Amino acid sequence: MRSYDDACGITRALDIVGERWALPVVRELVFGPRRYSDLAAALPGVSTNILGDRLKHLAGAGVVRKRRLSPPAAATVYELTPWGAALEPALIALGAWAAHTPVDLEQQAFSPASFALSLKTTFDAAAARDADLRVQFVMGHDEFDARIEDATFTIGRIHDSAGMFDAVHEESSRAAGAGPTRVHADPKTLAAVIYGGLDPVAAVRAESARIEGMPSTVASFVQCFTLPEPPKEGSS
Amino acid sequence: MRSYDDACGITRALDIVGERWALPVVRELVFGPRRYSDLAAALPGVSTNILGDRLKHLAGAGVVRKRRLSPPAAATVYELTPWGAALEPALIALGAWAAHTPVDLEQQAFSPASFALSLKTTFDAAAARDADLRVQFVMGHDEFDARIEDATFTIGRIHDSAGMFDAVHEESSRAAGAGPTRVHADPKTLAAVIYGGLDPVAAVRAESARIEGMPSTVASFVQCFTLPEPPKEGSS
DNA sequence: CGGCATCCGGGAAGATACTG
DNA sequence: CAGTATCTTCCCGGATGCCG
Repeated sequence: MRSYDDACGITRALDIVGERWALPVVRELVFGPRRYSDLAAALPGVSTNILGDRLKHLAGAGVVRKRRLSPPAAATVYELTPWGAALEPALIALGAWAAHTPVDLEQQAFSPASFALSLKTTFDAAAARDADLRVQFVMGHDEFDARIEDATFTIGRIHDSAGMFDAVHEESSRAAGAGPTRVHADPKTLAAVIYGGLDPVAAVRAESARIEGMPSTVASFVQCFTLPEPPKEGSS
Repeated sequence: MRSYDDACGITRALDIVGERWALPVVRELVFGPRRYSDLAAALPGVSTNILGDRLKHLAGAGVVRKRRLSPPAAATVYELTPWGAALEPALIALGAWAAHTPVDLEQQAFSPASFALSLKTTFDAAAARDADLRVQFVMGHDEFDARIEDATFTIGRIHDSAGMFDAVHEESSRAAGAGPTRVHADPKTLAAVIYGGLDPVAAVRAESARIEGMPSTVASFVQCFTLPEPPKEGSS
């Protein structure tokens, strides 16, 4: 294993998570355990051997942990250890730094976890000062619950294993007008709505999104996220 | 140039600074411009072609800028652009994350910039609540000025080009008892003092350090920096 | 089908030597 | 001092195959 052999904290961090695909894998695990095939699907560029290598190395370093779920759902999942989860501020900082670099949503990948993390990096507490909102995002099989409250933002994955009861429960709640507003769309469409100024109602008309609940809630939600200013090229 | 082809901010950041040695180079530039040979000396593990490649790529990406100094000091230096300087929070976050990983000061490199950055990541505002201190660190030709004031910490490189006047000025000030306390030692010794509990006075006796000014100031300074707790291996 | 291990080509990283 | 050129090594990436 190649090391920087440097006592600096940054290089020691890079010795562990500096290999190619290591941090993208961590990104996919930030919101909870994922199966091998989930990771492969969310990271279409990584080949299977590299994914296996990274998971093995990260597990050996104590960043990631492999866990076998109990019998009913006999799957093996990977999850962050507490120390691995502590990488989130570094991920946020890196994401915020690159916020203004060019994006090609047509050709590039964009996973649900990437979208959820991007909300964390672009949340504008000032713009959300008086907001009290709850929106759920449904991206294929990935569901996230986002809340804006007291000028703070939280988002988490909705646990869908054995979720039949929940689904029925939520469905009936919404029918009664009590459930959260839910937006069904793929991550790229959601990014276009939040960051590209795409009108959510227009996205619904184009059938690239579906909204259960109040579109006005979605519109208010969008206002709470702003991309940072690109740096002007003055002197250092 | 190899890309993750992912619209996520993290992967876009890694497309730019994810290559090997890119972030260590940025680390060395955080406190101001450095010459090619300065970088090579501070990063003993990097070979000259890689260093050249990285500087070229980082310059092309707008992270780093190459500048030729005016005639008297006819040197070419590399410096961070404003956008490159904005990487500092990410560096701090990474360094903080790796703070508890094992270190071998005997065999590993440790540059003056690494030491200065480590102070930024381990500053304990609570411990420094009532402190008002100024200490200068002299590590070979690298000099840093550190201040603790109003529970905030600042550190910067002391510009030594054409610094003869300053040197004389500061020397006479200290003779009058007005100059800041200065600690002469190499970065590893300073790390042992700050993080390893090495008594500064003992270091002076062992002739691995020299203190101009008040040793008690150094002792107070040390108290303002603490390593974070290692994470306990509980559940995620 | 999920979870890898294996094989191999291309390309980045590393060491060294050399030049303006 | 500030790099470039060359060569070697090893990691990455893609395809394929194995195995529960």
